[in-house]
Amino acid sequence: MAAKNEVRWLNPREMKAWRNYIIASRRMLEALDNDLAGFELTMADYEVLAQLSDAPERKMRMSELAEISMISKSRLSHRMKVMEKAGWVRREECPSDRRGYFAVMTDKGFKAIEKAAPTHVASVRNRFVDHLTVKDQEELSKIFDRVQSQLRGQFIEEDSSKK
Amino acid sequence: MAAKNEVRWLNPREMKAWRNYIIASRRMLEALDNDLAGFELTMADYEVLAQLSDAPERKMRMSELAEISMISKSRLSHRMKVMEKAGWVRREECPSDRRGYFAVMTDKGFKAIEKAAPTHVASVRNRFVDHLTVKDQEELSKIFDRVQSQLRGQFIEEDSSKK
DNA sequence: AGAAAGTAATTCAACTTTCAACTAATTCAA
DNA sequence: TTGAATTAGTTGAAAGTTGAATTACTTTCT
Repeated sequence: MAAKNEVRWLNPREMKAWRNYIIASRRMLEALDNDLAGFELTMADYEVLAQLSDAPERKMRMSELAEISMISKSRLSHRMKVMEKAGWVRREECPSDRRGYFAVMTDKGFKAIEKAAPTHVASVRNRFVDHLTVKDQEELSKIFDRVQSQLRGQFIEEDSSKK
Repeated sequence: MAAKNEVRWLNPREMKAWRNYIIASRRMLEALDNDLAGFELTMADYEVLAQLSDAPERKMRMSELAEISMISKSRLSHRMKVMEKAGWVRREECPSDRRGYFAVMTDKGFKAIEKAAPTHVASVRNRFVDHLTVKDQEELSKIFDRVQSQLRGQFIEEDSSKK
């Protein structure tokens, strides 16, 4: 069948939404990273420490920490080495599964993130949240809920009708 | 003065908007990169090539290309070396300013991006744009316009009232 | 004109991230 | 119960990124 595999290019409105979103996002993330730089932290490291500080006993299995921080296990391993050197975390063997380790936040690590948190929150407000009305907030939540939930499904190129 | 420099933590609604946005965005970008991987392209390289293909004569000064692609000059230099090896671009001296170079897209490069573009657009629709109503699109454009325009101003930690 | 300042682009060194391979422990299944 | 498959986590090398230093021009100023 001659199924038309025409490309549905973005119309101007769609293009504007997409590019405004993508460009502003990148610039904002950059700004947030800059705002954190004074604490020797990147957003990724901040996220790891924040997750860890929320865990019971500020302690979490490596895999789980990697998972909820949305970084690879390998990357977490490497970062942990750095943060361990900084004295922010340490590793602890898991008694019930001897392959496993806990990432444990030290007091020094907790103090470090406690110190960075107010600035970071202020920065998130400044750069983003405070520009949103309540309605915007609700709308964004809905939109990105939708985006995320549809993300699981693998995308498969639609033009299997070549020729 | 004892100006209370209390931290305005995010309330649950704000937190939800922020995290939904940031998490869905990261996952979506990851998916978009995966969708491009079959063409040996990352989003960043795609952006560079797309910008170049839109330029008059598919040719642009290095600095300008770096600027509009939102990557550093240094990074562009490195990527250009890789893309040059792939035969997608070449460098050309600028006759009027002998410090300068043009990045020029080759026919092969043009074909490469022409081939990737339909999939990429489909992917952007699939992962994002098609989940937005027209109203969503307009709302997003407005929000991120606002976000971006307020970004220029340097963020300065608000608690200069220490002691 | 000639020195100083500025600009375009690349390179270097340090650092980060990814990818694939690896070790070691655990689970599963016959 | 043993051995195949899976899982937890690390490692090392390669690739990518960054920012400062460098090179080679151009502009500006006097």
